[in-house]
Amino acid sequence: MTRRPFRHESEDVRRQDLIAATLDCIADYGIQGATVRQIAERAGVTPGLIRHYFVSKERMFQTAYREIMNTMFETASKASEEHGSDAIGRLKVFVLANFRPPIIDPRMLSLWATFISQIGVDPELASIHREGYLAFRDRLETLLQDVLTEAGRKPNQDDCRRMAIAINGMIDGLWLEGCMAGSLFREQELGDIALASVATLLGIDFDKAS
Amino acid sequence: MTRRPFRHESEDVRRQDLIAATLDCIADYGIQGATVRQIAERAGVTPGLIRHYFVSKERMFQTAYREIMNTMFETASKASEEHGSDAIGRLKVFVLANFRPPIIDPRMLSLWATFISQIGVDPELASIHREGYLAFRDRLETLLQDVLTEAGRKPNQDDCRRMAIAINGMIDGLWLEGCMAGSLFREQELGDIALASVATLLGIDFDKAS
DNA sequence: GGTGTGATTATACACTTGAATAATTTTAGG
DNA sequence: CCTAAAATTATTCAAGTGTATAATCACACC
Repeated sequence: MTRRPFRHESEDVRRQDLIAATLDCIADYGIQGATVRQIAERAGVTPGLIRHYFVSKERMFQTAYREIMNTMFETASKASEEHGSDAIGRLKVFVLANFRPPIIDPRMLSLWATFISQIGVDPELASIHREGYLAFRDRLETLLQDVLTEAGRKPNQDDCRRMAIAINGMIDGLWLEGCMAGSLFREQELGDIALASVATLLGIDFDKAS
Repeated sequence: MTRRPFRHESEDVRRQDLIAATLDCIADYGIQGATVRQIAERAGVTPGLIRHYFVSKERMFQTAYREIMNTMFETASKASEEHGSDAIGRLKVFVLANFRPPIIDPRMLSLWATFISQIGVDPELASIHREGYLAFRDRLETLLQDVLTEAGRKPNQDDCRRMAIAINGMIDGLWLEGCMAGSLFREQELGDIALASVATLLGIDFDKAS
């Protein structure tokens, strides 16, 4: 009876592997299927090791949720930053990024819904969500301000907040449906609808964007 | 050792009780906590009885999800039907109903997210969701058509669909945030934002409603 | 007011769960 | 090369899981 061979890994790599395995398991088998044993197997490791890196399963899930929220925010955020100087173009790219992979993805929805569903059980997840939501909304609000300023309009503080809330809500809702039932919509249809709606809400025209 | 006393109940009542207990457990303890034993205890019944009414836990969950979707749809739908004859008023009431209890409710979000999170595990849940989503959206689309017709505009079929998708998305997204982090918003703020946005998207004025 | 039917309980089973602990292997530093 | 520390595995534990089956109680009907 020989013991399974193994390698020492740096803490960073191991933690990252374990979190990735956690997300894989949740996406594939639901939270019931994301057991310590399943996760360990997926990570190519024995169950005991998990306890060596995370004081509890609960903490590991929190870390995993933070990573998901970060991915979603950063993807859209990076897209807009890389775009260039005109505000209207940045907003356009920011909105559209939410309707393309990796953000639009049944797997993403699965993960997101799982963590949301656990908010009642683990309140820390609510706090993580709020952080991510506000980061996203603040970024959006800034983009809106820039667009309105660029258009020569004087952006009212409160109006911007309300518009950001509404647009953020619409993006979330359309994203949900796109992940869940992409086949109900034509290619790029949700992105187009989102863009057109944002244009109407702001009273702008995205065709002017570069 | 005396046996626990019990009452015979009609099938309808018992099934309803069991579904209610299922939803309670899911909302309070998450899907992991919604065990056959927990649910039975909550319903004041022994675990074995559950198998007498549902061939499996999976089937019971499907039935429970159908009920949730129905409650949400019917609540908003009934509100608009009871309102009266002017289309713009019916739309207003329909939209606002989504931002008041029982639809806005952390418990509702918990349940909804739980079932969504299980879509990957049990595809039947996806079908149930789609049914509920389309029912809601169709109702909304009809209301939009009525409003535009009432306003003397010729409602284009495709435009109505796209507006319904966008508005439905926005309602969903704002509903989500309202359930999750109601404290981030002032009383009625989300309903007001939703209403104002719908007005802008349709180019109408809700102040004209009765 | 018995009595038969089936709703309900009780018990058992085979398995899985998260966690704790002890035993070992790897790896870095002298 | 040795050695010590730390990463990783192996084993164990008590509790909980969904489901199956048999015993029994409640109630409708004659």
